[in-house]
Amino acid sequence: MKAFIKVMKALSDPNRVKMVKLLQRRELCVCEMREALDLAQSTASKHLRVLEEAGLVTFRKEGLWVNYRPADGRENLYAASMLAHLSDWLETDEAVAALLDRLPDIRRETICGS
Amino acid sequence: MKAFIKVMKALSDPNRVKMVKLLQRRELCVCEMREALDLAQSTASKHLRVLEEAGLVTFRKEGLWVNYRPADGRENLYAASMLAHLSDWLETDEAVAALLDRLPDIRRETICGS
DNA sequence: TGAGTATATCGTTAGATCGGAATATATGAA
DNA sequence: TTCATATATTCCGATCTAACGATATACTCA
Repeated sequence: MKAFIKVMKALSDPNRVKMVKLLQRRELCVCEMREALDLAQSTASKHLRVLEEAGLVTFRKEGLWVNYRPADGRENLYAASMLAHLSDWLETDEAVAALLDRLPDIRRETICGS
Repeated sequence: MKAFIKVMKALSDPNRVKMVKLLQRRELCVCEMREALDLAQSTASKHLRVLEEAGLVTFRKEGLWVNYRPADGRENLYAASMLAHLSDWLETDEAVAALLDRLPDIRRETICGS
């Protein structure tokens, strides 16, 4: 039950859902997330931690950057199932579509080292 | 997005998840829920309302009783999908299993008119 | 070593949520 | 209509959540 609740809670926030949708397109670092969603850096970081603790995303460190991506879901049935659904769901949601449209313009090279 | 978030929020509370699991066994009225989950009547009623507004459950009135059951999900893709999953999920969860075991003993005749 | 940068954590505040008690509403019976 | 009962709603306190700014940590490079 605990694992299930964690996944539901993690997906109960629009910004975190958008994060998942973004990560299903490509790996992103925290500052790219921050830019895409217009959040404070600490807020973006915390959201990603919640998603990670729910088993929805994972990350790999690459120098200073921490690159997040969807988890493969081998350790969490519920997370895996929700990730599979989210590949299709919300594709036509207005806010999500706009976000995904802007994604090509979100590049760490032009955002982070500013 | 709004409909999706509503479903996720509704399923973010263990008591509400248990309610869904119970209703997937059989129709129950509010006082049976109250008894099964050991909640105040107002709390049970409120939780059922949240589930109903998310499209997860529906109800029919029968005299004084309000009988809740899972929604068929025709108006909410997300609710329908989660209900389908919840038919299988959490069956081995300790608390849920104990609850479902006790379900045959929860009868409105011996609870409500006390 | 020290400076610079990306990320994580801490502290705080406003708003949401869950719980129960008390009250209001609705239905059926007398 | 009046009473009894099941449910819904309101009110309030306690806890949780999301947001930000400020600070700490981690890593790279000079």
